[in-house]
Amino acid sequence: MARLTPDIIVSAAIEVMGDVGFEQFSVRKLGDALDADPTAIYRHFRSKDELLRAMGDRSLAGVADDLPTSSWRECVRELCIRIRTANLTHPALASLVRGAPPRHHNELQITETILRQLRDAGCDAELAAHAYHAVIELTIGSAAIDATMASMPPSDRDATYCEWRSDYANLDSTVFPRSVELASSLYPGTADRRFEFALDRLLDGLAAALARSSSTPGLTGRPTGYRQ
Amino acid sequence: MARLTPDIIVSAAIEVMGDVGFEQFSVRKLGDALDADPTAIYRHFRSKDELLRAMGDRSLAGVADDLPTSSWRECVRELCIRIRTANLTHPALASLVRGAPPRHHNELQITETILRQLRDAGCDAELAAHAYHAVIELTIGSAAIDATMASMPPSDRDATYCEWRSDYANLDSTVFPRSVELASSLYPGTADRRFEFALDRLLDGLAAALARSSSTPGLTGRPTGYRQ
DNA sequence: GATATTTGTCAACACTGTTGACATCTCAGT
DNA sequence: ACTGAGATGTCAACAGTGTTGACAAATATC
Repeated sequence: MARLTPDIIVSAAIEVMGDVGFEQFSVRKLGDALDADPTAIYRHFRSKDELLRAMGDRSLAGVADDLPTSSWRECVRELCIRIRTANLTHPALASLVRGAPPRHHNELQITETILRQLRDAGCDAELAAHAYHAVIELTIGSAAIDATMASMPPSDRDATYCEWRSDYANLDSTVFPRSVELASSLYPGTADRRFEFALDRLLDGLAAALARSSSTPGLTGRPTGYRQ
Repeated sequence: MARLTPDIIVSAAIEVMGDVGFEQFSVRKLGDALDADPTAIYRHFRSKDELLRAMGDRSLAGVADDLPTSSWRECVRELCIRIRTANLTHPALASLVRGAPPRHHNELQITETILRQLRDAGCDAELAAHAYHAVIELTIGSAAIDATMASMPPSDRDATYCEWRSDYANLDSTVFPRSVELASSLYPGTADRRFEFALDRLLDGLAAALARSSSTPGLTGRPTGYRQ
């Protein structure tokens, strides 16, 4: 009779998920890995979904530690990149792309960090909330999209990208001229770099909005004096 | 013996999916709706995955028609909003958030449209490709995140948002001061508006990058002369 | 040490996607 | 119009899934 705890289960679950992949991950396989009856897991988690959420939060451990303090941009940027990395190393989190808000500790820590940075930078409540949602949606969404690719070995991945490019190149160039023309430029660099580009442009836009709102309060948002 | 075609199957599948939701959608239920044996579907689609992709593409029909011609920004913006709407009305597409590139007709049309707009606006190949990936990742990702919420009736949805806000408000304010402070501002307006804000800020950033690259070619990207 | 609660085990239910064998239908070639 | 061939619908079955309820063993509480 093996003694189980949520922590032990989550650790084993993450390992199993790493071995067999998200699609093949099942409660029964987890039971085997734990040398316990699969249904014992239901004494610690109400459902597989709840377990997945816990796995997701676990993989975010430490993601908000020791962030750069130079500027809100650098801090938020680094945090988003770390969230993405965590998501991609542990594809469990891909399943976190289900409309639920952060409830677990690490998730809450992320929210708190971003909101604090934005507020301290001078965002009013409305802009801070909007900006928070914006960076999170891009980060989580991008990670979800890239998760399947990230879970394959680098060689396969490059081969797949290559294949996709040649698919585009072989399209009918009278119907899809730009796609054909730009085929070799698509899926440029690594997925990480593409994400960083998108994130940087979004942060550019947010910084501009912040600058606008603090110079002409009331136009883009409410005044920045926010002492309560 | 009912006569099936891919079109008929996809139509019925979208209806069934609308009724029972993504999670509960199954080949057997689709068979019932078609008054045919469930396995007959496998004569027209290699797998359930392939069917889901086809459903996704179907729901994107017409999404690239009659777009505004005033500017590349307006065009791309409107297109992204339509993609999102299509995604949310037919949550089938939420499943499209699997690392595969566009292959179906409507998907290709979207890629072509965005690339054309960016190229015509003066983006070089590299910037166009990056910008394309950026807006698509935000759009698809955001839709995937909001899909579950969008699939519930508006009253439930508002109730859920309200509940989330009060969850934040009830956090320990010594540990999560900003989250508590901003609780009432979180999940502001509709999810659509939040997306539009994020998209607009990203487009701001992309427009700035484009302006930079055309004034000082070679810094952000290659020169803009791209006749072949 | 007896009692109550938690936790692991087992069998089972109601599903799922998918396959192979068989039957039936549609249609081209004569 | 007949025939053979290929496409398509049907059926039974496989291997797997998440989850539940009844029972037993372990642990904690008094």
